[in-house]
Amino acid sequence: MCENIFVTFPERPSGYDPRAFPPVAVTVDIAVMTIRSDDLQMLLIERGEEPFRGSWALPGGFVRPDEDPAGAAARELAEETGVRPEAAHLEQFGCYGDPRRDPRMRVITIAYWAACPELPTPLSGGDAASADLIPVSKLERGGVPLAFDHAKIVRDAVECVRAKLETTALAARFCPREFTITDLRRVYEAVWNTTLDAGNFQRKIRYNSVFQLVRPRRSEQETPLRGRPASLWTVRSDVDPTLDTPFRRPRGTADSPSA
Amino acid sequence: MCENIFVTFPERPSGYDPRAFPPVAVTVDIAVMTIRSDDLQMLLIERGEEPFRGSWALPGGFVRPDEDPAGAAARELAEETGVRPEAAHLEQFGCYGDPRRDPRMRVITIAYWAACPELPTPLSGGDAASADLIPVSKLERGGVPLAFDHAKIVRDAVECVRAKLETTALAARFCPREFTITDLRRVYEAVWNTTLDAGNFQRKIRYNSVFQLVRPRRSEQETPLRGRPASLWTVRSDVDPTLDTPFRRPRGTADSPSA
DNA sequence: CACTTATTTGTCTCATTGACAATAATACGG
DNA sequence: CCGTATTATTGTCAATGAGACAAATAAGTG
Repeated sequence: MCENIFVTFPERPSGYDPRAFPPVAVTVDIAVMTIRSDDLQMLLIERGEEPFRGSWALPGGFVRPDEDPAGAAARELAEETGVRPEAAHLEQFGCYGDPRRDPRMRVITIAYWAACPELPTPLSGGDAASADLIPVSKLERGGVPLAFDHAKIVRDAVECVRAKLETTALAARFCPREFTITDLRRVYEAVWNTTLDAGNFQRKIRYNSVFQLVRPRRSEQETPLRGRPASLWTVRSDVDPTLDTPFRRPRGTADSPSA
Repeated sequence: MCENIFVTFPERPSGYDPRAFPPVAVTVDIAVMTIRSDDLQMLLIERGEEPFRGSWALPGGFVRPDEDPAGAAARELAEETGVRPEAAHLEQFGCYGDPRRDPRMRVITIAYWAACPELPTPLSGGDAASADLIPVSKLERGGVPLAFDHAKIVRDAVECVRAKLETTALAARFCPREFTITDLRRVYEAVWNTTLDAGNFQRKIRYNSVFQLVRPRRSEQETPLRGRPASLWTVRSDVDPTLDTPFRRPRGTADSPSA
């Protein structure tokens, strides 16, 4: 933000000339993920027009002139899924700006991922484009043509969620407000595409994790189809609502010298 | 990227009209960090002009019309520090786009952090702005006025590096090609502002970590000032050069059913 | 009441960690 | 050459957490 301005653009600070800036569109794209039939799935939209007609793309849209990107993402999420912003975890994870990523013009897109517990089943009605939930495993197999650079964005989003699950209580954001330990385990199993020992998982989550689960006051136990009914839990109300708790690092500070 | 276009902008795909897009500047800002006197320090530039004259800001600059953001970051890093792009680890960690973050006009900035082993001591000469390395501890204490929203960007960058040290071999990117285990430990101690037991650290790094250290062929041992000389190590040449190795997650796949 | 299913608790072993002690390798000053 | 200071490296031991696996619990069903 210094002398290089001279190189690229002749104008200077308070005299910025809008026309000196080549046209750029700024958009947000959102990788909305949810668990469906024990599978991590992502909301995608089939494009009805060129370019990439027939390919699938992440939902998204323009950042309005008076809007900040997070606000735009929340608005788009609501518009495209009906999910209220506070009902989902929405987090920025990257920015994609290759000059040729959109053949029409320069588009910088800010990418978000969202964890939605209860996503209304895609309403492919309405407009030309049809939305659908696609299993991430299928996307990873490359079985779905993706528009623009969305294949990479999808990969990055999934990796981001997988990593976050490891260190934060994020998994709870894929569950309704009250959930069972088994619900939680299924989230991990779906996102990591693995199986976890139910017993060990229970112990770890309850006594040895970033989760601080408490039994809710009075809960509507759903009668289970079979087997011993599981007890319900919630995250403690005074816990960071984003569940984006920081890492644990070695204790002790440099201020207390060891010598 | 669908019907919302109608709401905000009247133009459509291949007929995009540049003038329909409100002027936006796209920049990169880089949080260049290095270890100096056992302290994590960040390169900042004192602004010589309004707005925020006298405040400190991250080095950065415009993304050129034909450039992708990563390229712009690498170019800026080289221009402002003289560090060749392959000599540093450069990684995007966020995007900041509040409509009022720059009073002059709308500026979207893509933020990178860089780990530099051997940063040429800031060349505050040359132009009006003077560059300097500031200890991160001092920045965290709030002792330095920062321009724009750079206080938040700095916080996020530092948090990002701290987290990455925990799960990747990134610490090695703060060291020269050949380094001692003690060098590596000092990186952790500086970044996390803590002290670590030298013995335990050695064991963990050598036998139980993401680091795959090997002794270099023939090495110029620097004669230590005091004490037993430490042996030199390098990261194995076939290891991911970014040292951005993925997380370890539970083994076993859902494909091998447990039932 | 047996039988089935799923949750929850227990047991055992092993790997990793952290605290702390002991040893090794060097420089330096007599 | 020898002791001392200093730093690197290796060892020891106890505590903790993870994973494999078994047992007990709490339902529903015929």
